[in-house]
Amino acid sequence: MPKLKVGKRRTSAAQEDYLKALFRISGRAATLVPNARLAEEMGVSPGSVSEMLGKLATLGLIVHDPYRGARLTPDGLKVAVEMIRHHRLIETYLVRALGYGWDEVHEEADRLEHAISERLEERMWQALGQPAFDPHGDPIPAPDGTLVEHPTLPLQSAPAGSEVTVSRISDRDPAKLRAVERLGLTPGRRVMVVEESVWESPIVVSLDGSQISVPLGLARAIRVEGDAEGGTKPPG
Amino acid sequence: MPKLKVGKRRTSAAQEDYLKALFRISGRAATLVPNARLAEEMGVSPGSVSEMLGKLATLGLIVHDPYRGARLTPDGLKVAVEMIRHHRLIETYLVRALGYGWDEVHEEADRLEHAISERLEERMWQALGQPAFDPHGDPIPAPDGTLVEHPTLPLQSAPAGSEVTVSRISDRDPAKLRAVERLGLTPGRRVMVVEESVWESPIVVSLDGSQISVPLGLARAIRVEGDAEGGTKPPG
DNA sequence: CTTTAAGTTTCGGCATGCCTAAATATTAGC
DNA sequence: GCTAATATTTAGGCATGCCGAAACTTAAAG
Ligand SMILES: [Mn+2]
Ligand SMILES: [Mn+2]
Ligand SMILES: [Mn+2]
Ligand SMILES: [Mn+2]
Repeated sequence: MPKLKVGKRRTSAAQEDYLKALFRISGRAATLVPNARLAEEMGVSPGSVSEMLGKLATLGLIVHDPYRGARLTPDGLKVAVEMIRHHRLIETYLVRALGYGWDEVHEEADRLEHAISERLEERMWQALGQPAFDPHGDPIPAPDGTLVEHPTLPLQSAPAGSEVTVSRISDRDPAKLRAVERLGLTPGRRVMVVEESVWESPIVVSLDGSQISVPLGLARAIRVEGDAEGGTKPPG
Repeated sequence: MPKLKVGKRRTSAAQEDYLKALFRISGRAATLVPNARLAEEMGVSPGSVSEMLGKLATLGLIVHDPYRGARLTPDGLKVAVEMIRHHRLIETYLVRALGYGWDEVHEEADRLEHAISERLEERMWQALGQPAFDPHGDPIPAPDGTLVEHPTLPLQSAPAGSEVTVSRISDRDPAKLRAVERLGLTPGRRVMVVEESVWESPIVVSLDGSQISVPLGLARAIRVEGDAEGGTKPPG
C-alpha cells in the first residue's frame, strides 16, 4: 500500500507573515489589499509580493484579483488568526511568567510564533489562566479562532471633554511603549481628554487629576475606548 | 560616518544543526569526522554535506581537510555548545515549568533552540534556578560554554555484579523514553547489574530489590555511571 | 478618446539548502 | 605498485524567497 501524502502542507514562516500582514491591513472584512500596501507592510519589493500572492492563491489561502489586490479566504484567515494567537500568547507569557518588559516582547514573539507547537500554545494558555488580552491590550484569539475586537479610536481622534479608557498600544515600537509607560497611559487607565490636537499640537489628557501632554506621534499609537459597558474588558 | 557592517553574520538554523551534529559525533575532542558519518547523522546526502562544509569552513567554524573530514574550530565549538545549551534548557523548562513529559520535549526543543534570544535563554535559566541537567540527565552547558561531562558507559557494557547509577537516556526516541520510564530506570536511580547480555539477551538489573529485564535495544539508550564520588551529580 | 502616470506582473539573477549523478581522490586488495 | 572498491567532491537541478528592471495593465489627465 503506497503511503499517500495527504495534503499536510505546512505553511512557511514567510507565508504566515504575508497572511498576518493581510489581516493587519484589512482585518476580518478581508477587503482587497493592493499590492503596494502589502509590499510596504512587509518591507519587500512589489515583485516579491506578486510572486508570493501567486503561491498563496494556489494554496487557497487568498483570492488574488490580478492588478486589483488580494484578500484572505476563510482558510487564510484561520492561519492568520492562529499566528496572531501565537504572537499575543507568547508576548503575554514572556511578561507574566518570565518578567519581560512589554517593550521587549514583540521581536521575540515574531520569531517564536512560527516555531511553537499546538501543545506549547495550549500549555502557555493554561499556565496563564486562559488570558484574553496581551500586554499591549490586544485581544488574544480563542483556540477556535474567535476574536473579539472592541471598537476603539486613536487617542488623537477623541473629542475634548470625553472620558475614555486606554485600550491598546501598538506593540511595534519599543521606544514608544517605554514613553507611554512613563506617562502612565497603560491599558485600562481612564483618562479625560482636556485638549484635542490643533495644528499638530500635543493632546492634553488628565489622569488621576494631573494633566499630561501627549505628543501627537505617541497619541497615534494609543487606541482608546469611548466608555460603554459590555463583554470582557481589557486589563484594568 | 558610514555605518560599518561589522561581521555580525548570523549562523543559519541549518548551519547550527551541522555544528551540533559534529559535536555529537566527536565532542570537544573535535577529531576529524568523515563526510559519510555526518551525512548519516544529519539525514542528508553526502553531496549536501560537502557543500555545507565548504560554507562552514569559509565562516571559520570548522576546519575541512578535503577527502579526510571536518572538525570544529573553537568558534564552531562555541556555536555548537550554545545550541546544546538552548536545547537542554528548553527541554528542562518545558518539563519543569509547563508540565511536558520528558518524551515530548525533544522535537519542540529542536525547533525552538534556533529561535530564542539570549534574553529568553537567561530568563528560563534563572526561572529554573540555574539547572545543571536536563530531563534526560544530559548536562546543560554553563552560560560561558563550560560543559562538564561525567564519564559514562552504556548499560549493556556494565559488568555483572557492578552497582551503577543511571545517568543519561538518549532523548531522540520518545517510545524508548516511555519504555525506560515504565521500567523506572530514570536518571539518578541506582541499580545492580545482575546479568550481562550474552548473545543479545536482555540485561537483568535489580532496582529496589526487584529484578528488571532490559531489552538490549533499550540498554543501548541508557548510559550509567560506575560509582565514584565527585562534582555535581545528575538529579537523584 | 488618447496619452501618460502609476501600479502590477514578469523576467533574469542571486542566496540558501537540498537532491542525484558524474567525476575525482583515497584506500584496500592483490 | 597497480587496480578496484569506496568515499568525497563537483556539476546540474529544483524549491523557496528575495531583488531590480522591463513589460504590461489600469487609472488619471488632458
Ligand atoms: Mn496554534
Ligand atoms: Mn502585542
Ligand atoms: Mn544563547
Ligand atoms: Mn535532552
